[in-house]
Amino acid sequence: MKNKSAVQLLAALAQDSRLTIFRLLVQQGETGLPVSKISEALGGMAGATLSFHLKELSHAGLIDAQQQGRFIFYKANLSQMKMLIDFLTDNCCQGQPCAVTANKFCGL
Amino acid sequence: MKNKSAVQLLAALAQDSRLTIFRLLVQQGETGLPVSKISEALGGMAGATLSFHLKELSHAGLIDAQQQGRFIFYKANLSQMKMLIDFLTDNCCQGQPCAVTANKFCGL
DNA sequence: CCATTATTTCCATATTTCTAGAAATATAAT
DNA sequence: ATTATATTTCTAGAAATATGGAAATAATGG
Repeated sequence: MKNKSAVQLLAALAQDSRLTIFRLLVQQGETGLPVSKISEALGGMAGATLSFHLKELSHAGLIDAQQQGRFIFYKANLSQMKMLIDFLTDNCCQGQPCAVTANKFCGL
Repeated sequence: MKNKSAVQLLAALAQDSRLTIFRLLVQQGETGLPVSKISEALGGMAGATLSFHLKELSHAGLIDAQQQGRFIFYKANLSQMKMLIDFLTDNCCQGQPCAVTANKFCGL
């Protein structure tokens, strides 16, 4: 992953509503949720605003859309998230075990 | 970790120079680097700009400063990064193993 | 104390992002 | 076909962020 791509992913997540949406979908698993359900979970924000945020997430590749009847289901793209995490923790502490996180952290 | 805090961390990282700085420091380990060295690594950006970005990262708690003689050393705060990652992957796929990432991903 | 080096704050400008109303598009039900 | 539901695009104003020059602050050495 390149720095520029990672910035795009981070920017997509660095907004209150979008982060909430993304985590909701991460927890939701493969099926995902239709826009209307996401809207509910977000306290009924204006449709235009929600659509804008979904587009941002989707354009960054963090979520995927799938038409299903009259609804569009969105689900999290976990491999993108994994790539981002790997990028952030890449060669952490030059590979030495980190003081802070013992075994779990380095070499995620 | 709360949504708002996570957004602050993500926003701090969602910028080209800052992401580069942070990853540099993650790789650098406990000692960290003085501003002058970071400046070099960033291709000699304007001091004011670098200082601005360091302040953003530092204010978000992603890096820590320590005076050392005439220099100020900055180092990455790994526990903050870990909390962010945990927050993102929290209850991923309702705890079921993810199709995409086999064993490594869920329950980081 | 004065000069030098290291880093930050102040400021103005340029750019990007967020929000939601109104209109447009797509799918399905009758 | 017509109507209702679901979602997106267009638009523009308000708010937040990025950049760098110039001046200010902090620490050290002579």
